[in-house]
Amino acid sequence: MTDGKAHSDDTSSQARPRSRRTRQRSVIQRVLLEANRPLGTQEILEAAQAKAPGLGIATVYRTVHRMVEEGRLVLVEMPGEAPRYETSGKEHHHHFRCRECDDVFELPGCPPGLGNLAPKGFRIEDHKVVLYGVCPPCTGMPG
Amino acid sequence: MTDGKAHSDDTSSQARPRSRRTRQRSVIQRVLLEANRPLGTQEILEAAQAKAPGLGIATVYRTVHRMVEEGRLVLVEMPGEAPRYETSGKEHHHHFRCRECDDVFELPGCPPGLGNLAPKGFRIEDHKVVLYGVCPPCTGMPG
DNA sequence: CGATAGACGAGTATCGGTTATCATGTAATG
DNA sequence: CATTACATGATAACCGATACTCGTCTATCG
Repeated sequence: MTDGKAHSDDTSSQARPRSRRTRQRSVIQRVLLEANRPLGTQEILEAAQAKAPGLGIATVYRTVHRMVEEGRLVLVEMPGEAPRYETSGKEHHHHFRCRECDDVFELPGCPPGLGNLAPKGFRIEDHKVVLYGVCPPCTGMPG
Repeated sequence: MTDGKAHSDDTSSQARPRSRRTRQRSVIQRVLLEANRPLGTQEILEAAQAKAPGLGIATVYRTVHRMVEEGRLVLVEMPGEAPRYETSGKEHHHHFRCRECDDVFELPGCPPGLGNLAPKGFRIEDHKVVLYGVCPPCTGMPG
C-alpha cells in the first residue's frame, strides 16, 4: 500500500472534498481487492472488521459509493439479491452463484451468439449471464 | 413427494382454503395471460384496475402468491429490480429489458455453450441470460 | 334465500437495505 | 503541535416493497 502515488492536484474531475487516507478506507479497499469476487456490504463489513475493529456499516456504504464514483469499483447485481461490488478494470466477464455458500464468483470469457437470441427489431446494447450451481469448495473439490 | 395428488378425503396434504372465482382474480389472471411478458405488481395493478375498478394492491399480492403456489405463475427476477411474474408452462427462455420503456420481453430459445463458461470444478445447475437494449416499439419500429 | 367461509380494500405495520444526523475522532497541513 | 476540514460510528430515519389487520362484502352451496 506504500505505493507512493501521491495524489496530484489535477482538477480534471469534479471538485469533491479532498480525500483522506484512513485505515478504514484502505482496509475496505484491500478486502475487495483480495476477495477477487463480488462482495456485498455485509460481507465487506465483516471481512474488514477483522483488520479494522469497530468499523461501522455506514463507513462501508460511504466508501463503496465513493469508490464507485471514482470508478474503482463496479456494481454487480444478481437477480433478487442485494448489490455486490467488485474491483473495476477487469475484462468483460460474467458470474457464477453458488447455491450452497451463496458466494458469487467471476467467470472469465463470454458465450458467443447471445445476439442471436433477440428477434428482429430489438436493438441489443448489453447483456448479463448468470450461472447457478455449486462452487468447487462446496462440492468438496479443491480450488 | 410434494405431489399432492391425493385421495378424496384430503385434509392433510393441502389444507388450502377452497378457492373462489372472483372478478378480481379472473381479471388479474387475464392481465397476465394477455400481457405475454413478465409484469410487476404495480403493472398488474394498473392493468387490472381498468377491468376491475377499485382493485387494491393487496389483492394483487395475494393473487400472485396464490398463483405461484399453484404453479400457474413463475417469478421472474431481473438484476436490481422488483419481482415480475409471468404465466408458467412456457418453454425454457430468457428475457430482454428495454431501457426506454423498462418493459421486459420474452426471448425464445437459449444460447448454446453456456456450460463452457465455468472453469472445471463448478457444477452448473441453471443459468439466466438477460439482454438489455431498446425494444421494437421504442425504436419506432412496428410491433 | 340465507348462512358462511373466503375474499376484498384501505390502511397500517413490517422488513431489509440504505441514507442522514451528529457528536467525536483524526489525517493533513503549516 | 495546533488547526481544521474531512471521516467515523452509532443510531435514527427513510424507502420501496410486501405482509398483516379488520370491517365489509360476496361467491358458493344447501
